[in-house]
Amino acid sequence: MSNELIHNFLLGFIKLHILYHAQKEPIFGQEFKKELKRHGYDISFGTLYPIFHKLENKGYLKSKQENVNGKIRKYYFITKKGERILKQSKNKAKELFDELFEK
Amino acid sequence: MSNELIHNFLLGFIKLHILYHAQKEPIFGQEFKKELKRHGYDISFGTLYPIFHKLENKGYLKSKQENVNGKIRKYYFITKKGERILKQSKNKAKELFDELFEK
DNA sequence: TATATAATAACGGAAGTCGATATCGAAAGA
DNA sequence: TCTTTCGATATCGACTTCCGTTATTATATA
Repeated sequence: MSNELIHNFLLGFIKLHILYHAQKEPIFGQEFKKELKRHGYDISFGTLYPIFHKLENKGYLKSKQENVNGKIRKYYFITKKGERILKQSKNKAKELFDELFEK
Repeated sequence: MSNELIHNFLLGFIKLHILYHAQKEPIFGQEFKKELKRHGYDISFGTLYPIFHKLENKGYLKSKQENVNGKIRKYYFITKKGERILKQSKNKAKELFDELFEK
């Protein structure tokens, strides 16, 4: 669906996107993947889960298992450290990105 | 210098960034790398040159060798096809990106 | 206990990344 | 005209990332 440049962009951008969503509300794999797909972006579980794990290892996310309708879900929440790095990264990324639109 | 999230972002973003600059004026490897570094972003030649080649193979860039002060430089120019993909990609990327700032 | 389901986790080949090194082509000097 | 130098591009091997696919886990229901 998307072109290769956009897919590349998404892959680099995905960690910020995940932290952003985890800041708004707890997220979990299946739903997050679906949400991306609704917007036309497809990313595999083989890519997505290792990214969750890495963000958790770095201390940017924290997870909590929950039983939802008899199914186990692993919800991810953002941490204070995650909020800091997100804020800092957003601004740096914005500098680069805005150049494209010559703001 | 930059954190890992930003470096990831840059790697996904770099192709758009290259096309954007090549649209404004001809670019070449050494100078482009230096320009990034001035802004605090570091990327190796082993990454950069293959990206130029790939963008040229796809027909988004065209190159022309020039002798500048007795040294050979390979200048890259954007093509019509490159302009099209850049325009299209910019807008898609903007959708994703703006969400971070809730515009 | 068997089956279905929704979710996470792991595997392995392909592609990307990087630091380091090699190569290239023109000019300058002997 | 050989060789050195310099700015630049190209390539290499080790490592890491990406992703389609398959495996695993846990629970509900029959």
